[in-house]
Amino acid sequence: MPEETRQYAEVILPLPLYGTFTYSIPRNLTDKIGIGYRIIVPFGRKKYYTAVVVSLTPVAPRGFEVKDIVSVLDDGPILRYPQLKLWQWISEYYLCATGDVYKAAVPAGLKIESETFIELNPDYEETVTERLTEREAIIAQTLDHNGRMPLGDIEKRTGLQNAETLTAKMIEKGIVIVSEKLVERYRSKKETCLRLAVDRNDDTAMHAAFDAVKGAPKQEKLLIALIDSLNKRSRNGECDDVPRAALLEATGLSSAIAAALASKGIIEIFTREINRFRYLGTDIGQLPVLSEAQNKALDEIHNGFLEKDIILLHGVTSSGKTELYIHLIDYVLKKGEQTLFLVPEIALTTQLTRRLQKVFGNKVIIYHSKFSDNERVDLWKRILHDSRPCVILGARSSLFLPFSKLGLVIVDEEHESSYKQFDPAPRYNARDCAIVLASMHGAKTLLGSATPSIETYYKALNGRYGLVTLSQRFEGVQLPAIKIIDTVDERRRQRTASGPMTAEMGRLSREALSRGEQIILFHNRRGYAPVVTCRQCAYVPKCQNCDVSLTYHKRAGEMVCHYCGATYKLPSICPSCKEPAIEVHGYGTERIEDIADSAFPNVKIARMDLDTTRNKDSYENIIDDFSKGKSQVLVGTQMVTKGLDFDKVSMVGVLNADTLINFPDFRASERAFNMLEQVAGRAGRRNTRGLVVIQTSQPAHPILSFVQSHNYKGYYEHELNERRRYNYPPYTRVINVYLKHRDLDRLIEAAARYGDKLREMFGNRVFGPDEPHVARIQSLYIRKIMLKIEISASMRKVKDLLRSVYEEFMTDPSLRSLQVYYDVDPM
DNA sequence: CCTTTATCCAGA
DNA sequence: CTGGATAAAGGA
Repeated sequence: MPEETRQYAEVILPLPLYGTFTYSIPRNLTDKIGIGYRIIVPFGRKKYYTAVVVSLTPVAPRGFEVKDIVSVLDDGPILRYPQLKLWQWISEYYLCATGDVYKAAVPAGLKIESETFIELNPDYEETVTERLTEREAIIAQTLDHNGRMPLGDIEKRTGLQNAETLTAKMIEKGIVIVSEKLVERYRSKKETCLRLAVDRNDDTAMHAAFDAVKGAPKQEKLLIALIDSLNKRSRNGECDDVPRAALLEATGLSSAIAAALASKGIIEIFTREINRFRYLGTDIGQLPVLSEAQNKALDEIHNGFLEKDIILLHGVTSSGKTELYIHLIDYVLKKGEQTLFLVPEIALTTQLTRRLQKVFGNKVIIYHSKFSDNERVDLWKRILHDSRPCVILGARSSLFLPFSKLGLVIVDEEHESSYKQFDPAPRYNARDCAIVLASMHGAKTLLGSATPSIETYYKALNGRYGLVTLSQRFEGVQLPAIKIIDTVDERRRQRTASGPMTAEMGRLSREALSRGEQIILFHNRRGYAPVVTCRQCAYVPKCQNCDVSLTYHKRAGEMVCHYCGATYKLPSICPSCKEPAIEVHGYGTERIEDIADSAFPNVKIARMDLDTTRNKDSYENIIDDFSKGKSQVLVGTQMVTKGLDFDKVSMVGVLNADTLINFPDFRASERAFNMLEQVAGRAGRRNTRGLVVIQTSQPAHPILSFVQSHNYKGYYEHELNERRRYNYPPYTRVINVYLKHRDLDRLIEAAARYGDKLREMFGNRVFGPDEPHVARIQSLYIRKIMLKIEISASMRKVKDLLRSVYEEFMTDPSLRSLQVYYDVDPM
């Protein structure tokens, strides 16, 4: 492209704004910029952001004043084809801004933002007429002490409330001055290395060097060690220097010795940026040996990929899907291509990492949100610059990594709802995006599940996807027996108020434990007690911002809103009737843990839920301890149900299946079936037949009988019928419209109008507006409108219409401060 | 009447 | 998302 034609750059900003923005390229930067580069641009009155260039154009835009690009951050694109195309697709399909996708896709460390700094104005002098107030003086003093500091830190440092507004005043008066400074949050990791300053092959120079260290035995020792290690490296074709720390440790010498050698001009000490990305091991092992059934399935997959790009692998739990994945990954690696291996939960990466590493060594790369920002940046760079074949194991966000030669995408547990992002936009389903990503790369997609989602199975049966079934359990492991306990009946018979665990479940647990086996207790509620109430007046404390009652967390000693995370003190007297009659009811995992602790003496209980897995390695620790037998009972939320393999678990208890079954939306049965089947998959490994004990007050619920007989097909037929009858996916596509407003009356009116407008276009495909289960979150009232669009309809047209409705409403001044967003294919 | 707080709007 | 502008609600 001739230089004079690239004068303007279209960019995406990391903000929830639709469309791209145009900046002019200063002459000195024209040959330093390109598509996929990060640049710093001013946006708004003060701020600077890291934008990504999507196109270059010679055409000057009109209608606004174009600003200049401040700087170019990269000397090469940080994205690879077709990443931008994928962002575009996601923003169109899920009806969100490309800026939202950009924000989710790129690690924060690669997005520098400006921060406001303030400092004392040296020219300001206090006059008699204008004296500093007491609080202003405090701020002035702090600034005097610390020099230039971030505006946000003032409040923390001085302890004054409203420090920000106070400083704003001081800016006006000219006491302090402001500046915007770019804050790079990414810190590269540096390593100090040593190399020879003389040529190793030059004998006379080497002799001179050894002469120089004569009489200094330690220096001589280090020099020899360095030369040794360099020789070893050059044989392996590695670089011609050695990390200082490693060499010093190996020789037991101090850095002063290295410094002495350097001052004699024999070696050089220098620092180099290194990648934080850690290689996890190098020993490469054998591929697992497949059973006859697995071999057959593998052949079917290979053959299937000749015709279809997407295959569903329906394999019952413990049928050895992972071994198949490993063979496929190996095949793809040998072709010199990359594999993306998606899992729904970070917890799953722990166990899979080890299995993959045993075979692929350092070709295994892990990526998920528990990695620090710096680590994520390093990993991004590694994948960007190193296109050697590898397998990337990660949660949904790893979809956005800069793959170069993607050959295969594996989506394990494809039915999992955690593949769908719900809260901040983009509200994407990583499973569906993975399929699109793969097709953009010309790669294949393998969806794996023991309980495929209705949509996926439907597509597989209709030939859209290939279907490979693995129905034989590995090494003849039997499917677990399912025992259903009717809690109502039990309670009647026991006559005493029993806890969350029926006597029967307690007995079976003790039996298993006494045989030296482990048990898992699954309960889908975290915290200690989900209900707090006053015995006198039935008062229930609620979150101030959400329409939600609070859950008592005993360990933290507070009540928590599970929607916004706000915490409150547990009142000792009722705020309503002033009686000391506050009680907690119901059971969460914390309380189950306590109950298990007293019910099973001399047994160690572990708990895995959101609250115990806040740190990066906490998953690993809990899972590790449990699989090593350091704990015998694992209490947990749905986290414990997903694909974890423990050899000694013989029994799984589901304390309350009612909460799974009675969810008021069209996916409730599907979720319940999946979850119970998954739970069942945890019980019973190689030699013992497992037992799953399910407590419920509705033992006759149809889902339970399908679970009891492990009848996926039966469940599928049953569920598909329901979906057909009520016009739900896979027969339609669901799009939810969420409307939020601070003012309830305004919201109701706006939602009604929005509904009417949609009905004009989509007629009886529109349902609502309705009040969602939680009708207010974070001080915003919420209404929901549901659209069910026939699968045959043109999605492009539908989305265009939805966009136009959105735009019309957003520009209507009578609907100001109404928030609207779409949730496409909700889970 | 001035100060604090809420709400709206544009941004290239 | 963020800052600046503007309007509306509190306060001496």
